[in-house]
Amino acid sequence: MARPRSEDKRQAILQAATRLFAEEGLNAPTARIAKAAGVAEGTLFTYFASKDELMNRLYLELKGGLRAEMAPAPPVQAGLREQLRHAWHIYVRWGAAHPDLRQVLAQLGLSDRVSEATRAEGMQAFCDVALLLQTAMAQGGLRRQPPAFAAALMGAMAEATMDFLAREPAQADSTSEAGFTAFWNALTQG
Amino acid sequence: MARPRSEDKRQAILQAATRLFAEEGLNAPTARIAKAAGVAEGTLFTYFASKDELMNRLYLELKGGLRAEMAPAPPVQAGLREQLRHAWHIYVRWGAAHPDLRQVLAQLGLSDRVSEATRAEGMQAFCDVALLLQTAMAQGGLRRQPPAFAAALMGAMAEATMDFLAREPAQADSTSEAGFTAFWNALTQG
Amino acid sequence: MARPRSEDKRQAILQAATRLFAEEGLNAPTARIAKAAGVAEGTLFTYFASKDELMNRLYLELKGGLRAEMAPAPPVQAGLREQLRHAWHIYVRWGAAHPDLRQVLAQLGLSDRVSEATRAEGMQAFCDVALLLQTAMAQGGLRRQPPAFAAALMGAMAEATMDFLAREPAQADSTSEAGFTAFWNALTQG
Amino acid sequence: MARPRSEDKRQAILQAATRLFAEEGLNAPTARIAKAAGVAEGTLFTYFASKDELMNRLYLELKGGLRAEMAPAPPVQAGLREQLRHAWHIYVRWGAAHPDLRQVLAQLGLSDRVSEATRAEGMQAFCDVALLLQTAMAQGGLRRQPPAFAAALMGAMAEATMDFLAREPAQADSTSEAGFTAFWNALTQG
DNA sequence: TATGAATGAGTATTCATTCAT
DNA sequence: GATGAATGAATACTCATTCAT
Repeated sequence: MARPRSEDKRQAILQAATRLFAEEGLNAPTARIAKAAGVAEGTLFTYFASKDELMNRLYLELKGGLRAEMAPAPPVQAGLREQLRHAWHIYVRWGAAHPDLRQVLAQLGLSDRVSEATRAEGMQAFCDVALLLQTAMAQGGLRRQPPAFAAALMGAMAEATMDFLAREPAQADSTSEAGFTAFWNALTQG
Repeated sequence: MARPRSEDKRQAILQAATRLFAEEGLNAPTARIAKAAGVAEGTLFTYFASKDELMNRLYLELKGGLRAEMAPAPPVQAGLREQLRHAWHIYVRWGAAHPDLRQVLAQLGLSDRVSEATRAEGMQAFCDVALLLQTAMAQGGLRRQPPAFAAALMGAMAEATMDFLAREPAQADSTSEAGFTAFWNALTQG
Repeated sequence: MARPRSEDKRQAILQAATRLFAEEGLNAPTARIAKAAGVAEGTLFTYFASKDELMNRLYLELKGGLRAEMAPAPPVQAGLREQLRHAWHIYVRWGAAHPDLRQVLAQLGLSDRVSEATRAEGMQAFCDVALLLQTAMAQGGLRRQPPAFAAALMGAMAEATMDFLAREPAQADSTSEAGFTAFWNALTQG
Repeated sequence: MARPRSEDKRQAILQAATRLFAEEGLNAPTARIAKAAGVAEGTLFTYFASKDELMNRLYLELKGGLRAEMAPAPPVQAGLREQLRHAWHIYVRWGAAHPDLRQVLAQLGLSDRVSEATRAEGMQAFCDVALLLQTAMAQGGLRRQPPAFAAALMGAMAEATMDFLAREPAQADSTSEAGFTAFWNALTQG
């Protein structure tokens, strides 16, 4: 029954793509990605029909990885603030721990080669966080804005925070905390 | 090469670059930029030594344009909040009015073809705003963070706000105001 | 490799090749041919050692199919003209009825991937017609030309006739007849 | 004013294409064509926007060359048969003298990469011959067929004749004459 | 200075064929 | 025998930059 398609190789290609996209940008040639993954040029295209598909899959893979980190949510009784704080710190720590993944995810997010559908699918994984945000913003100055606004602010502020973490890793925890406080205030203050 | 003759042509190239970068991304070919500017392919390179230089110059040009909009600052006696509010609204309105410029500026800001030096130079123009921010954050939860953190937050939050303005232009003013309130709270609340 | 197992599969591959060559030209990939035949990519190569061999076999298969149509020859006493007329109409009708086979046969006939040997073998099947031609041309203006010349003329004129049949199928019979008359005149007139 | 586009290079590319198409078929790579023409790979594309355009232009160029040979038509008073005979011999001799051009023209004529428009344009050059054919067929067995039928027959029969010329060049004149007689009989006999 | 033809390295993708399963 | 994953050479076309005019 012929060799089955190897999940190992698929992962190797995705990892190689991540590394090369981080190092050289999204223009990194598929030939080099394949080589870095230890497969032949043509093999890449048995796993991903085109470079675009590779990019879309990688986007989902990275989003999924981040999502997985968030899996062990805090006890529900922890209160709204605590739950959001938990999500924030995981997000920020993930970005600090994996600057390459973060960078590639950001690049992919901006590229028009990642489809609307892929973005939507990537978003879905975070609907529980979206729900928390919606509740939290209900009383503050943002109460008249669409829920997605809060999500956008959270993303933007967390990214800005990570940029600073990167520069001074020593004070990672306090910076992340400061960022969250700012975000919480933005979200909930009148 | 001495200063090129015609400032008009230089501007035409920069404008054509802006349009094409907006329409096709930073990969837009220099040949098409030149054509759109009404000059010959080779002429572009008498005004800008390379595509990279064109991109760096364009970055500064766009930042400068935004800066110019902010020029007529409000009376100093207006108070800190009012002055920042003024800057915020101008920034957000500029982005809403010129989505193409905003998009190109964002793309350039992320490209590694725009040098650190260029970025720094672009930042300088906004040192007065930076000063306001520094004062405003001195009392809030961000007081221990570097001043650039506040600037980064402002940029990130304003961009997120503009994204929403773009979707529902009817409520531009209230959305912008909500964004500013969120930002001010982030900046100044304990 | 001994004789491959399944004659069914061999035929399926030949038919799939015919269809795909007709639809996409001789560049149709073997992978797609295999898929259309309902076998695996590699299986194709257990039935035909290479794409070239597939093409050569298909050429003979198609020629053979045409030959088979001509099998029930008219009674010998029918006279020379009538016998040739019979062959002509069968040929032309076959082309009209199977435009895809005709097209593929023509493409293969022009391709240098079909060997001289294959062509010769394909020709042999029509030696009885060749004999008729030889007799018919013995008295006309072509009497000094090699017999193959008459065969070439017949093929060329019949093909041209079929092209016209294709455009106006309503008058198929009269067009075919006109073509034959022209051919007969070419062959036998002084 | 920069170097002007060089007609020499254009011709060199067309000739190189002719040679390589004759030697290797229409799949001959553009890179090799360029090299054979003595220009850089990319240069080919400043003269022809794509391989398809190169093929279409070459088709017209070859048709035009053949047409040019026919230019010095015989005196009109020569009579119908003589005029057609003149055209026939020029055509056949051209094919015999330039087997490569003939082969390439035939390949291009069959390729679907040569557009309908190009074919039509190529046909136009021969409208005077078409007129002769129309007159000649008016009385014979083909009188009810469309004029293009006669043209198709002429083309097909001339091509078949050239194939035989190629094999026995010694009797070129008599073979060509025999071919014409056959054609004339096909066209005009009842 | 302005022009645009010339260059050739660089890129995504295809495909006949092989071979491990 | 049958399968289909693996291979890597091959291909049309692009583009920043140079330089002859």
